[in-house]
Amino acid sequence: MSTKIKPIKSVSLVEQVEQRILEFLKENRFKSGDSLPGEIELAENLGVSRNIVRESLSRLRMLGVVESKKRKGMFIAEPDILSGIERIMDPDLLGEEAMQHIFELRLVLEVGMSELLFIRKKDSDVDNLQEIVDREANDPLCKTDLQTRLAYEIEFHSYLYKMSGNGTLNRFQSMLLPVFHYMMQQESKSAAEPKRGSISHNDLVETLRSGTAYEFRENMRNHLTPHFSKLS
Amino acid sequence: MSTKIKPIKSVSLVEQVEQRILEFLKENRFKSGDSLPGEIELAENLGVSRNIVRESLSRLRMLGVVESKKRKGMFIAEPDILSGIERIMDPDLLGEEAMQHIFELRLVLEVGMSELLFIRKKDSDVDNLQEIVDREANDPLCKTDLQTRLAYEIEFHSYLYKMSGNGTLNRFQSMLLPVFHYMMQQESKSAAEPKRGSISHNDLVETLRSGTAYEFRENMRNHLTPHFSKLS
DNA sequence: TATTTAAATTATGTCCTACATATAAAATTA
DNA sequence: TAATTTTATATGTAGGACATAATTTAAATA
Repeated sequence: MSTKIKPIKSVSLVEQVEQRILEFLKENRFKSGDSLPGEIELAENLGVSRNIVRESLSRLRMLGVVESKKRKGMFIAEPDILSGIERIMDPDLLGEEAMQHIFELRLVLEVGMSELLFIRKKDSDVDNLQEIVDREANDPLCKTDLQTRLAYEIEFHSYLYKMSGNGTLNRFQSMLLPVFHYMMQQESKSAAEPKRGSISHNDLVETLRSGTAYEFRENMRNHLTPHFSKLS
Repeated sequence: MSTKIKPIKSVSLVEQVEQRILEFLKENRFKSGDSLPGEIELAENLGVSRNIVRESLSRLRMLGVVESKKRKGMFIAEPDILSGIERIMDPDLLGEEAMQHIFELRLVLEVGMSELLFIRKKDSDVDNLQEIVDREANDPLCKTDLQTRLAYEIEFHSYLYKMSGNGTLNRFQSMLLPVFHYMMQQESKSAAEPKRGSISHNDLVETLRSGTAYEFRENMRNHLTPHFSKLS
């Protein structure tokens, strides 16, 4: 018997319409603030029901491509590349592989970020980092409580992203946080004694203050060694 | 006169339902493959119309959180954190600031990626890279045609991501590509003569073959110098 | 006339009902 | 038992109706 006939298209109408609208926006060079045709007009022109158009627009709205006001209609808004990720970045939803990838991504980002930090760091930033480190050093709980230690770890590294001066990068990290947190807790469970790299947070601050981007990069790599050594 | 009364919430029903469903999935520890309640049942339980539920599910479907088969109903699918980004990663849709951020992200990734490369590189990978470089060196068009040069540039760097062994990272880069391409063309226009770092692709391959992750990192940083020097 | 108030307009937001379609499962037939 | 047809069911699509909010226009009032 011959092989199954090819299914022409099993793409839902909603997806098709979504693509067509996106194409329409690109082709016509729609700019932020421009207003779109109304839902009924779109539906008529596309030859589909208003329901389909609405579902498509709903997706585009979620991605931040369009916004809608009650009587004004819909208009273009600069899309937010992260708004989609935001909703699903959750250890309870992601699979093991995805989480592993994301964890690795963190390591890549923090080592690679050095250059941006040295281009954009301000003295006040370094001072604030120092404050975090001091607070960590003087907190007695830090020796006994894993959660406390994790909290400082995250606070410190989060601040680095903020210093990068790249808002997208910063937001990215803040939504990757739950995954980091989860993975680090897993690590802590498997290895009873939390391994630490030979480079401390304090060392990193010092490098940031009076070192070079090159030194900071290597120190950060060193600081993250325990995580890297888990990879295969 | 007193200040305006606070608006309780102007979040659309669709968004609320989307959140509630996501919460529902998390709370009940839904796992990949589990089947969801039907649309009508969800609508009844949530006290909203089926339309609203459908719009919400449509968004979740786009994010890869759920999939739907005709008679089977809907079931959980491991969410794809990148599927949202994919659709809107387009220079024609993004703003200047977002593109700048994404371009910086590329620099960060490629410098930070070194460690992964050395953990996962195979000899065949290095050979393939070498082949790309050789092809580039022997292509006469490379001296005259900007597009050709760009194509090789992208082919080379794209392969590095593939070598990282991190599928998420690799896909990420492939969808960031249009932005890279756009930005690099902009750079080429502004600076008539395309600046190049002192480290060539060939040097990078050599480092990859017989050097260390540390050396590769610094060489990559050097290779990207012309891009970094544009930052502020 | 100028200002305030009210009504009509208009697009999105929500709800409802009906039917199409695909397909897993049950019933039927060979 | 195995192949086939039927049936049941959940998603997919359509179209109409009304709600809601915000803008414009018209009316009313000072």
